[in-house]
Amino acid sequence: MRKQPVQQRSRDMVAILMDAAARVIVERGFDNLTTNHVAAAAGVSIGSLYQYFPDKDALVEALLQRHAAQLLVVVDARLRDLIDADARAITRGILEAVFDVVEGDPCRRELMRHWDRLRMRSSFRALEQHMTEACRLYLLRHHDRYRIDNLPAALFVAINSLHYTVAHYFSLARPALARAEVIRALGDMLGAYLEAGAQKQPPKQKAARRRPSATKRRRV
Amino acid sequence: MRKQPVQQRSRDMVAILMDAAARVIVERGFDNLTTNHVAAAAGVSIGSLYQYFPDKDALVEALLQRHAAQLLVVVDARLRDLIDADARAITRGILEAVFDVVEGDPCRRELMRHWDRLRMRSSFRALEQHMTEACRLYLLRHHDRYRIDNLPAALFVAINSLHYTVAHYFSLARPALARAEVIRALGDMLGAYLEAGAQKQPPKQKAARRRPSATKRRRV
DNA sequence: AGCTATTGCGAGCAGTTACTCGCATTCAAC
DNA sequence: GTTGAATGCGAGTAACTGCTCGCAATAGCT
Repeated sequence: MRKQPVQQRSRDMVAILMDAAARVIVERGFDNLTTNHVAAAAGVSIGSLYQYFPDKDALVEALLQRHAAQLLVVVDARLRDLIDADARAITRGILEAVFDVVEGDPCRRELMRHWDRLRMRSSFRALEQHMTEACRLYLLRHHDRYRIDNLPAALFVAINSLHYTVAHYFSLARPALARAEVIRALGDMLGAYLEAGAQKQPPKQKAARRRPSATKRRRV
Repeated sequence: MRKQPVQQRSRDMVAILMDAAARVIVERGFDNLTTNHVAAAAGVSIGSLYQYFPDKDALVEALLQRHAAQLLVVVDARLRDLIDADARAITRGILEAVFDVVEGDPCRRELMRHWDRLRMRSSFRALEQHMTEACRLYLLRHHDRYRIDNLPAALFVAINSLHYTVAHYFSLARPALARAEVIRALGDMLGAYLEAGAQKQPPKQKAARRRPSATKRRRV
């Protein structure tokens, strides 16, 4: 923010500009987001835009921060509810929440499509870091259930698989799969992966033979 | 190709231009690949470039096609060798091959980093389609070993998880993980996922009770 | 009303981009 | 050697980009 808005009209201006930016992203795509377009969409001069945002990046960052914050709140709430559920259930629960939030706003949808280009922005980095940390805490909390031999690698693979598969799903104009199918498959995959780690190294019990995970599944 | 090269020097020109394009991609990054840079790097006029490539996209497409073809050959060979291995082994084998090919050429590495932007190009679409099809055939061939209830969803999740996790790994300047760790984790994840499908529904045994949906699962 | 800081304006700049077109050079066939 | 086609050239164009700066309008205060 280049200048602190002190009067009401300038505070309105900031809101108008950010809303216009969101509209431009929806209508013309993130690739065609230009400051001139934003100013025009806002019915405002280009000079006014630069009065409150030092450059284009700052505008994008402000938008991102807003959306990341909303996503974080929802994901965190779901995470608390499901902190003791099994991996399959918690994955599904969080994905449901993410899909709800992202599908609720076409701008978020478009931003999600460009996850790879935005992930290095500070607000998205924070979001991703937060999610990775949450995932790590979940696994450590249930270290008796899931024995991961290489936690960093498992986290890397799991988080990236989730993020990008979902991001790519949103980028599809006419997806061949229903949202529920993707969520179910991702939940199954992560569940199987983490539980398999548990199988390979059962905690001090008699060695499980073929299907020990069935008895352990606790469903919320 | 705007004009068919009939003389030797024009055939050389095409090769020089493509090599120069690869060099520009390596030195300045895919984002800064411009036709002017390519012509300059080739020590050739910009007009000559447009004599053989109708536009910038055609040049990029030509490069992509070359690299995709090389990748395809290697992956296919590895696939044939491992067609009867288990999911974990075949995943690892193919990933090893992909890493070898991509790491062998910095240009391929840079292209891989921008997988998301290139995936919609025809040559990469063909590559991805081919891999998906290979994966489908593998699962159908071993349908007695792996019972996947929703094959399209499983393929979508598996392929995207692989592609993007690997692509993202390549985009890291200083990866915190060794290549072998990522390959191992991805192999474990896919192996566990596919084998879990088999476990949940052992062929012609007494039906499992939990999860009534198990009876509905069909779909090869 | 008068005054000052805040806010708003938009033509235009400097830089980049993909791409063109008229002309010069080279090749190959005769 | 002449000729016509193939090849090569690069200054230049048009469109777009992010962004500036001098000036006008307005708000809030006395």
